[in-house]
Amino acid sequence: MSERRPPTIKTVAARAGVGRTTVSRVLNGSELVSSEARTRVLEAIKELNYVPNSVARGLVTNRTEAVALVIPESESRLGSEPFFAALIRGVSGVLTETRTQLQLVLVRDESERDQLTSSIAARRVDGVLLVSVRAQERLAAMLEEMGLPTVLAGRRGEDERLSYVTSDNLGGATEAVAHLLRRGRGRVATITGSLDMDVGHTRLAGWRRAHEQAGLRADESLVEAGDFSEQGGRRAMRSLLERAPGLDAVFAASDLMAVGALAELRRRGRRVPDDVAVVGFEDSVLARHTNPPLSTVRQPVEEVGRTMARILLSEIAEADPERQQLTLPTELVVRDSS
Amino acid sequence: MSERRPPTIKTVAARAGVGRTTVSRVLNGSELVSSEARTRVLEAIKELNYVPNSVARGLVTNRTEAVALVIPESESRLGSEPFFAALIRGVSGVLTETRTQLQLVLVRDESERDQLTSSIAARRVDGVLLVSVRAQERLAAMLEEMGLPTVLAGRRGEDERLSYVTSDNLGGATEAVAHLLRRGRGRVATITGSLDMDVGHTRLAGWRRAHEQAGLRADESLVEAGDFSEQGGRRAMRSLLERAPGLDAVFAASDLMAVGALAELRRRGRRVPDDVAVVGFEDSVLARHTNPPLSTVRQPVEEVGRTMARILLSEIAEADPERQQLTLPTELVVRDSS
DNA sequence: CCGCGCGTTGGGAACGTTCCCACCCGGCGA
DNA sequence: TCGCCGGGTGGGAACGTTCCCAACGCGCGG
Repeated sequence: MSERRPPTIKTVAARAGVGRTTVSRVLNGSELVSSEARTRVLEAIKELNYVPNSVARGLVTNRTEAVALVIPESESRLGSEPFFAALIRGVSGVLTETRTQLQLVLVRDESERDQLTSSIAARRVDGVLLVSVRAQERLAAMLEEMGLPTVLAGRRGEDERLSYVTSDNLGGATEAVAHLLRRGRGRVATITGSLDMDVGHTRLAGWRRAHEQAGLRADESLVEAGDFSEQGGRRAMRSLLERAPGLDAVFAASDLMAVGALAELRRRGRRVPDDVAVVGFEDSVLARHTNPPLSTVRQPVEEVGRTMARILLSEIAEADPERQQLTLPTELVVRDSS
Repeated sequence: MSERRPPTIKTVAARAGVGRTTVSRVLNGSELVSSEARTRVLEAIKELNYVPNSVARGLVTNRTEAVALVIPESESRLGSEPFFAALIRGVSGVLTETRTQLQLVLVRDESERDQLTSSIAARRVDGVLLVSVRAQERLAAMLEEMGLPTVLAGRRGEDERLSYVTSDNLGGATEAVAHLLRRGRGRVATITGSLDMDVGHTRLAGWRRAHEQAGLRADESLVEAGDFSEQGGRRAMRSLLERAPGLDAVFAASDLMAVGALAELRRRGRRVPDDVAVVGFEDSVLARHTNPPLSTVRQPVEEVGRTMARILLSEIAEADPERQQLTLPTELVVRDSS
């Protein structure tokens, strides 16, 4: 049994007694082929177990039928994995419907980012999904310049020009803080995310806006910068407690930071929610399993992924697509920590 | 500014005043080119910002420089996401070193599996990584038959013929149960994983072996089948408590099931670890955040991913590779639940 | 009865690369 | 001086597909 080469379109054509072109037409669903020829071709395809070589096809169509999902690994390492898992699930679901491949790219550092650049230039993908971009993301700028279809999860800033999908960070944060204020908490602190990311910024803006809407003056000394990590949450909680021992609630811009905050509060003997109420953001699996279970803002992560994929596909399909920028609603989930 | 086509090897050749072949030789690091020609070519490449079209290259080399990582979504939905995240991280790390692309494939059901089949037949990838295979996994059988390089995470059974990497499920489970027995627990129950998967089977075997090694007879009525899910763990715990109210320890074949078991124990007013000790398997993020923190068996998941990738790459590179089957060591992590 | 048009068909060229092979040229040994 | 050898080079073919265009046959109207 020697190494058999897989059948090509020529083999099929010969078998069906037609020309290459006719087979190609059948494959691509053209109308211009007699039903007789069509059935003969389909038979031959089945008999030979023929599958068109997508690489060869890609060469002439200049399409790869693949998109890249780029995730900075620094983020995924921070343990917000459930976020990425849900996002991937959403993206993947939509892509498989259209038989588009998903190329997953974890970038660890600058050198890998450059490599990605050349991989994109090598026409390996038809479009790019970019996650958790910082304000000055070189890659996004480059994609924009190249004119390669691109959709961001989140935006670089308020004046974003690329297409993006984000959850309602402003609304969600506002609701969370308003909820704390409504429950009679008078000194609501906040632990922010990285402030060089729009999410970080916007959730902080929500904290401010909730105060404003309640007719209160937000006390800026109750703001402590975090970095979305558990460790960062713990550290931030510590300095908040030192600086403002009288605080009676904390809004953390991520569940993970809330977990860190909970740990620190417990260490200091503050009871949650009796002494200090805590609300997170994301509704990751973690939130259900903390002690006490964490109140948090649920993001429609999977839906964000689905939407991103749909937008990207349409940008790839259309000649001159217009940018789409969507904000999906969040939902406050009240558990026992507030 | 009209739509500019990217430069091809011909453009570069013309610019450098050499033939296509010489450029190709420089690109592929051939020795047979004068240093003078080489520098001229490299200059031209830089000036034109040329990147070889990988699709065209793939057509003639019959290589795509990409591998697929196939994950059954039913599993990932079960919340063992951290597992997949770590695995992906490991795989990705090794792949980027060799500039190999990672194609992520989430299969939800049989139809998507068939689609995957044809995508593989369409020569889109050079090899496949397959995660959490059931005993009779059609896909694995198909890959084996096609002769496409394949590496499994875990094995289908003890007589696996494909290459695989797995963590030491037998050793880890044995150690966990031995630890419980050593602490004087006399009636150690176990909640198994899905028994149509080798992991499920083998961890149960570890439970038996620990008893054996301690010179005890394992009481088979203390075995309850689970399915790796939290819900399954809860249900299993319930029937165990009804059937054997005197049990004083539980070894769950996954952290998630352990979490379910903890919830059920709490509901019934059993104290952990005072009344009943609990040990899980996996050391996911969850384990650190349960109440009380969960003792568990740590798997070197990221290392499993790295190893899988390395084996796959070598199988792709070599003409007639021999199968590699590796078992990586686990480690018992004792926290407060035991 | 001829020509036109339309539905159908298939061959040639092109996509951008690699590989095979033939060629060129200079040096060196006979 | 001639032939041979070997390093360096480049053109042609091939990879498997799609698209363009020419051609075919048939029916129908003039």
